[in-house]
Order: sequence, then C-alpha cells, then structure tokens
Amino acid sequence: MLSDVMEDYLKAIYQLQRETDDRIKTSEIAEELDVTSPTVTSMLDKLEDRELVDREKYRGVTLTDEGETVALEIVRHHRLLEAYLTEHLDYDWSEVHAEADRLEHHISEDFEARVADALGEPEVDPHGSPIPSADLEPPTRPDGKSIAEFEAGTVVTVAEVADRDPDVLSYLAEHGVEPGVELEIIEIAPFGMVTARSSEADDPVSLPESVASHVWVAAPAEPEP
Amino acid sequence: MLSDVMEDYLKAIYQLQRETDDRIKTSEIAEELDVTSPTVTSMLDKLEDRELVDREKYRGVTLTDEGETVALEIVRHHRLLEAYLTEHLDYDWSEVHAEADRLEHHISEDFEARVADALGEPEVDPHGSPIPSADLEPPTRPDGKSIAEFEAGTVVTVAEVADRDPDVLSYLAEHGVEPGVELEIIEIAPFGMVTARSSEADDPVSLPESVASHVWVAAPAEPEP
DNA sequence: TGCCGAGTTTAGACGGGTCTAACCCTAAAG
DNA sequence: CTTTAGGGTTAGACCCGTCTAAACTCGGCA
Repeated sequence: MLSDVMEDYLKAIYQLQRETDDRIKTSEIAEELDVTSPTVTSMLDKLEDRELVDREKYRGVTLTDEGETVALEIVRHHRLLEAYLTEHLDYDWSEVHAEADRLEHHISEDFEARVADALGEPEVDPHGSPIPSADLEPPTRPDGKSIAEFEAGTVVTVAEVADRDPDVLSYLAEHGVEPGVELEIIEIAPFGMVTARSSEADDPVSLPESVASHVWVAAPAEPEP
Repeated sequence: MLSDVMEDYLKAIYQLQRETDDRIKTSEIAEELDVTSPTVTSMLDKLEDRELVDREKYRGVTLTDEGETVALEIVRHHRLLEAYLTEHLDYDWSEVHAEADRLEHHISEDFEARVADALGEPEVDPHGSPIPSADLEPPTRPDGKSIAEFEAGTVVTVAEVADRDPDVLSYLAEHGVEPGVELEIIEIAPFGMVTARSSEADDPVSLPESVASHVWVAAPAEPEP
C-alpha cells in the first residue's frame, strides 16, 4: 500500500514528465511539491526500492510502468472529481482543484466507478485536460500548441487551460478564456505577452507568457489554403 | 490544525460518550479504534495539551466543549456523506460507512455546505442517525429504546439502525429492517434474542442481542389507553 | 488491612516524512 | 585540463503515530 505522500510524488513526476519529457530532477520535484531537495532525495530512495521510479544518481528519475500506472490512477481520480464537482455540485472550474487534490487519495475504486458513470465516462475535465481511461493505459499525447506559439491574426479554438491557480482561472473565465471558445490572436509582444479576443467576451485580454503558455489549442487553425 | 488521527480519536470518544454517558476509558477507545492502550494514552496526552479532552489519570476522559465541537463536525461530515452517497451515487445504505469514514476528514467547509444543500439540509442519514446541524450545537439526545427493550406483541417503528457492519446491514435490509418500517416484536428469548416481523417482509427475523440492541425506536408505541 | 488482578501509564523503540547543515558530483567556462 | 557554481546527496535531527515490555494504580476480596 502506498501513502498519500508517495502518490503525490508519483503524480508530480508524471506531470513534470508530460511537460518536459526528459528525466525529472530532484529540484523540479521539490519545487512542484514545495518541499526541500533532501526530502525529495529520500523519498526517491523509497520509490526506487518499490520499483516505481528508475533512478540514476545525480541525474534524475523517470517513472517505471508501474509508477506510471499509479500516477494515472491518481490523475484519473483528480480529474473525475473535478468534473463531478463542477457538474453536480455547482462548483466553478476555478475552485475544483484544491478540493480534488485532497480527495483524490481517499476515494475507493467503487466511488471512482460510480462518479465516472454519473458523468457518462467523460474524456476531459473542466479545464479540458484528458481524463485517463479506466484501464489506465498511458494516453498518447495528442498535443497541440499553446496560444503563445501562433501569429497575430490567427483564430484558434481553446482546448485546455492548464493553469491551477484559482485566481488566474477566475480571471480567464471573466475574459472568456475557457475550453471550447474561439480566440483571435491580436498581438504577440516581444516579451511574450499575448493579446487575444475571445468569442465570449467584448474586450480583448492580455496574458503574460507564463499564463498564455498554459492555454492550449488542439490543432492550429489552417491558414487559407 | 488537527491530524486525521486526532479527529478519529475525538469522534470515537464522542460516540462512546453517546452510548455510556460516563467517562470514557482508555481500553474502550483502544477497542473502538483497534490500537493498543499505550497508543491511546499517548494520544490522550496530546489531546489534553490541546484542551480537547478533560482527563483524570487512570479514570478516563470526557470531551471538552471544543473537543465536542470538532467531533460534531466530523460526525456531520460523515453522515452528510453517507446521505449523499445513497441519494446521488446509488450506494446502498450498507456500503456507505467505509467510504464516508475515509472522506470525512478531507472535505472542505465549502464541500460540506454544497452537499448539505444538494440534499436539502437533511436531519438524518440513511441509518436514521441524526446529522448534527451546521452550527454544531450539541444535539439533545431525543433517545428512544432499542427493540430489545419491548414486550412481545408490541408494534414499533424503527427510527435508527446503528450498526456499522456492512454484512449485518445487508442482512437487515433483506429482512425488511430499515428506518421507517414497522416491526412487530414476536418474541424476546431469555438469552436476549429478538424475533420480529417487518411490515416490509414476509418472514420474521431473529436477531441476537448484539444486533437487536442497535435497532432503535423513537418512541414506544402506546399500549391501548 | 493487605494483597491481587485488571487495566493504565511509562519507557523505549521504530518507520514515515520532514528539515538544516555539510559534503560531493556534474557540467560548463576558462 | 582545471576550476567553480549549482544542484544532489548524506548525515543527523525532529515530530507523529504506533508498538512491546515493564512498572504502576485502583478497587475489590480475603
């Protein structure tokens, strides 16, 4: 049996791997989980003993297949909970993260199945992030680009908003930046700031690079052929 | 901030106090939580430091007002969750206890409020146990009697089934023993076994004293005046 | 009154998860 | 090829919640 904390480490490593697809370094995990590096090192020792991570000293870790399965289970719990909370308990998409983060470790397989069923086996959560399927097969990254990677004048459809900060998410919602909306890229400033107009809002919104890079688009809008 | 484990101890003491309304002894808590007595002693030290229990060495503990408030909060979480799971996620009343026991420590005030709202501020859980109100005022025990305390021939209405064992609960449900049903007491055997017929079942059911004592009746049916 | 047994507490150990301080490895810059 | 800065690991400490073994207290009984 794994502790909540171990599950958190595996989830963190999984998510960092999605972003960088490289070996994950001690300091990255420490940053992600708000813990010191020696703490991470000692936890990695334990995870290695259990064959949940592959380790190379001084060179970071990757998840083993088993570790990845555990991480997927947790991510599935998290995203199903987020979906359920918004769908059935009237939560706003900006609020669900913290609640799901606490509950994800404590629901049974039975609960997971019932929630998935109540939602009709959804494929994405309210942020547009894919929910791992019940068989926990590693999803193939269908990945698109962030809105920061387009030219001014392009019109794109938002697929996913991968930020976790509730304040940022509220702000985005207020300005019409949510999964499913169309966004016209108005300007990309040299320092990375993206200005765009949502189909759901009157005024354009400007987003610093750190925020814009979390707003993902499934497929680039084709330029005129 | 209190740990999950501390919350469990406070809840256990609260529930034991409801049953015995006396000082609660170390060994009772140990039994309830399935840990050893020394473990209980050391935890009681900590709870006393935090002024959550009143303690007299070698003589057991009682909850302080503050300790009771914490316990009521947990019990409220537990019973609201039980109600929600049966009402909205299609759980059977026999299955909800274990799930609620894990989740009760991890839901936010916000979640609690939303669940209570979705249920319409219910006053009892699926077992008929009273749900503490949101203000966490100690409920006055409106208590009745267990079915073991009646004469053969009496007809009573089940108010609460205070068992926690899923197998026992399933068995009772199969034989029509649930909150709200009428029960005709057919026989009280000298060794405490109660035989009764439910308005919801054809055949009578016999319950050993240990089970019968958990089946509560709100008010005795008045004998003919 | 004095002893005895049941139950409680103390003492000491351990694993989990965290920290700080000190040491060491790696890789990049000269 | 050597130095060095940055980051990773080791060492050692602490608190939590648990245990076993040993000492103690209480209350009933001879």
